[in-house]
Parts: sequence; structure tokens; C-alpha cells
Amino acid sequence: MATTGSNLKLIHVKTACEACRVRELCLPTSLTEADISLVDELVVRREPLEKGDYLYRTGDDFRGLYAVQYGAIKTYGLTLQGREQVTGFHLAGEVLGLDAIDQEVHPCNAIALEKTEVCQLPFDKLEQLTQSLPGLSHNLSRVMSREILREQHVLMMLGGTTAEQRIVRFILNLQKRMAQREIMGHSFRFCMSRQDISNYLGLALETVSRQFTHLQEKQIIDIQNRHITILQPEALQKLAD
Amino acid sequence: MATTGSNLKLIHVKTACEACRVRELCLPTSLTEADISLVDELVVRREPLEKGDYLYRTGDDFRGLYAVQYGAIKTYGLTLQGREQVTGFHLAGEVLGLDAIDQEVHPCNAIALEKTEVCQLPFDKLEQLTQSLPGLSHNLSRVMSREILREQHVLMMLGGTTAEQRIVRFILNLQKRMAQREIMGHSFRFCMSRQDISNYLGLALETVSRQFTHLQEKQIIDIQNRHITILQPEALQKLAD
DNA sequence: TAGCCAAGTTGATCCAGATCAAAGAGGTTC
DNA sequence: GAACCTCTTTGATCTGGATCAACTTGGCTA
Repeated sequence: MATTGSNLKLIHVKTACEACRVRELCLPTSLTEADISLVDELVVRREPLEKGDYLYRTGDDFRGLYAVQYGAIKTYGLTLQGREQVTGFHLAGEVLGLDAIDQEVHPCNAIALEKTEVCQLPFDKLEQLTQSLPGLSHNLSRVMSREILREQHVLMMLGGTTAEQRIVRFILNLQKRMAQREIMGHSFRFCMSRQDISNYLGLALETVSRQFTHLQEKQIIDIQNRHITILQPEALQKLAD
Repeated sequence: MATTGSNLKLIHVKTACEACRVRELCLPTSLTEADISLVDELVVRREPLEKGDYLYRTGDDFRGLYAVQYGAIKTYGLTLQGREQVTGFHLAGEVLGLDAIDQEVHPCNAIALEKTEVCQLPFDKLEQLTQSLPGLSHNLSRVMSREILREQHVLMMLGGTTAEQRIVRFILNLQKRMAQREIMGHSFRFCMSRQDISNYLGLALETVSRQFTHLQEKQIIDIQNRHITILQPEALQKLAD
């Protein structure tokens, strides 16, 4: 319901393929070039979101899936108390909105953590296309399956571990996802606050800060504000286990 | 005494449908009777599993999805350390195996917690059928979407809560799922051990035991071994928030 | 029916991480 | 550049739940 005016401006793109990474990132299997361009034609691009803008809010009608072009989106829900619970961070090349397909209503809030551009894949049209493209249906299932698996990994990460392990695994996970997109080594920028990290990992904000400090003291990482450099990747990996 | 529509439907239907609840439980939308029987024809039934039998193990080839007929299945993964992490409990009427679609390999172990019968839905055949049944594809997406949502709720349940809240929410969740299938009020049997519960909730086994005792002392529940009766549903609900 | 083993309970102690408090560091806005 | 605000760090204290240990109960087998 409450979507800001600027978000409503939609721009249709013909040669979306190049601009929008839907092809390889969202639906990565054996479709022909021609098939892929059919999918690309569905894509609706949106005005870039500024930091703090909502892509959607809890209760909004489900219009389609979103693929992040650049930037980062945080999704979070509210518990009965009104406590905020971060459910995920979505970086460039990743999809969100899969959780809304069933009820056709978004069950959580999605907010931009920095300047972010997304493209929208209207789900009804995607399903129509499924009929003429047998492979597309399978692709969609794979994307959803991967999302289920991803959430299971989060559960595994949170279960039975110390604060240090959580932080370490979080860093490694983020680094891996960053590296998949852009060719950058062991140095990158956090798009989320300590607050968000602590909420996501089920720790106190202060604990997150302290753990970062400890890792820095051990010369395993270097953190300046939100910019991190992994100095000893092996040591970090070892701590994760 | 809310007998759901789906329960009534079940009674009307004979043959494969009746035995296997795939129709309304797994794929609950607008397919015609004829369509549904096409789906039912795919179903492969398996010999009942005894307690402790594995339905599949990590690394096994993905052959299809499974719908639990009766009984209960626990899924768990192993961390790098070899530590066991329970990722879910699957009761009668629920589906598992969705996490294997992407890699075509099961990423976790599935073991029966008691005598259990499942039916198998060969996924390749299901996808073939998708071509002739437009609605089926949508149904599948909905089932997967619901699974994604379910896992998000687990995250929300675990985040920022006390041991008591986790236990209470776990009880309520289980009760809800039990009640959906069988018409039973506030009394049911746990199919999993304290060990499994503690692992799933990220608590120590002893903590789980103590929390049960506390709730019993407060006369909110009554626990005899693995049989629980919720004496004060409102009080329990209140604790969950 | 006794004997055994796994599952569950209960008690005592300890510590990782929460909470409370306050000071520093960036980033905006005017 | 000053004022302001939010984010982050650091310190001190407290506590919920983990851990260690011993005991009880239930279920199974012979």
C-alpha cells in the first residue's frame, strides 16, 4: 500500500538482458538465447531506490519477484510484540519476493540499505511464459529450491555456535556472495549496520562490535568503519569450523 | 471443533486420492478432479518406514518429493565439525525434499521418528505434467513459497527470545500442525525426543526439560513422558508473545 | 520379572554474552 | 565549521542458560 511516489514510476526496457542480470543470476540453466530474451521482455525496471526507501511492505500485494541489480535490500518481519527480526540481506544478483507467491501478499518488509536498483519480474506473466518454455518452469523451481537451502544454512549457522563463530561465518558468507558478482579479493564494504547484523545473528549489538574488535586484535581482519579486509583467510576459515 | 473443508473433501474421494493426501495437502488449488487424478497416478507408494529408518541420506540422488501419509520424519544436516543440526520435523500431510531440486542431490538426512508412510512424487514426471496442466506449475510454486515462509518463521521464532518463549512457540506450532490434520484438541503426543527438540531450538537438553517442568508447575500444560495436554491455551499463547 | 540401556529429570556451578552506561567517531544540515 | 544525530566502541556488571554430574524412569529383551 504505502509505496512512495517515485517507486511507482516504472520504465520498460527492451534490451533488458544486458542491464538486468536476470539471465544468468536468476534463472541459470539451459534456455536458448531466444528463450532468455522472451524472459527479459517481461522485466520491468524501477527507479533506483534511495537508502531507506521501501521496495515493499508487509501486506503489500504481490506483483512479482525482484532481482537486485546493484545495492542491497534488507528484509525483516515484525513479531507479535512489534520486535523487528531481520530475515535476510539481498545483494546484487539475488532474488527476493519468493515468500509472497503463496498468499500473493508480501509477508515482510523490504528496505534499501543503500542506493539500490531492482528489476521486477511480474510473476503471472512469468507463469504464462512457462507454458511455451518448458525449461523455464524447472528454472523457477531451482531458484526456489536454492532459497530453501539457503535458509537451512542460516539455521545451521545459528545453531549451537558461539558468537565468534556466527560472526566469522557471517563474514565469510558475505565475502563469498560479494566475490561471486564482482571480482574483488578479500576486501569489501558492509552495507548493513552493526544493529542489523546483531539482529540477524541473534546477538547483542555490543557483542558484534566486540567480536569484530577481537578479530582485528588477532590480526585476522582489518575493519575501518564498514570496510573490511580479510588479512588471514585461512585463519578465518578455521575459526568458522 | 473446526472440521476443515479439506478434511470433509477427503472423505468423498476414493482410490489413490484417499490413500495419498497429495491432492489437497500438497497442491491445494484449482485443479479439476480429472487433473488431480493425473497427478495421483504419478504417486509411488513406499513400504512403511520403521522408527530409525532413513528415507534418504545426504548425497543421495534426488528422485522426487515426499508427502508424509502418517508418522513423522526428522531432517538434519551435519556441520563441518560433524555436529548434527536438526533442520525440521515433517508431520503427516507435509512435504519434504524441496531442498534437493536445485542440485538434484539431497542436502540432508531424513529419518523416521516413528512408523511412517510416505508417498513419492517423481519430480521429472511432475514437471512433464506441468506442460499439460497449467495450474500445476502454479501449485508447485505455492508449495515451495510456503516452505520458504515456514523457514522464515523458524528464524523469527529463534531470534531474540528466551528459552521459555522458544519452547512455548514450539509447542503451539506443533499443536497447530497436529490439529490441522487430525481432530484433536489440546492433547497430543510428541514424536521427537528432548534431544531433538533442544537441538532444533538451539538449547541444551536440560533446559528443555526444565522449561517443560516449569510450565507444568504453573499448571499451564501437563506432560507425561511424551504426551502433552495444554491446560491453559490462553496462558500459553500469552507467554509466546 | 529381572536386567539393561536409552531417555528424561534434577541439582550445583560457571561463564558467554546480555544489559546498562557513557564516551568517541562519522555524516548531515544549515 | 558548528550543531546535531546516529552509529560504533569500550567498560563494568549481571544473569540465563550451558555444562557437569548424579539419579530416576520407561521401554525393551530374554
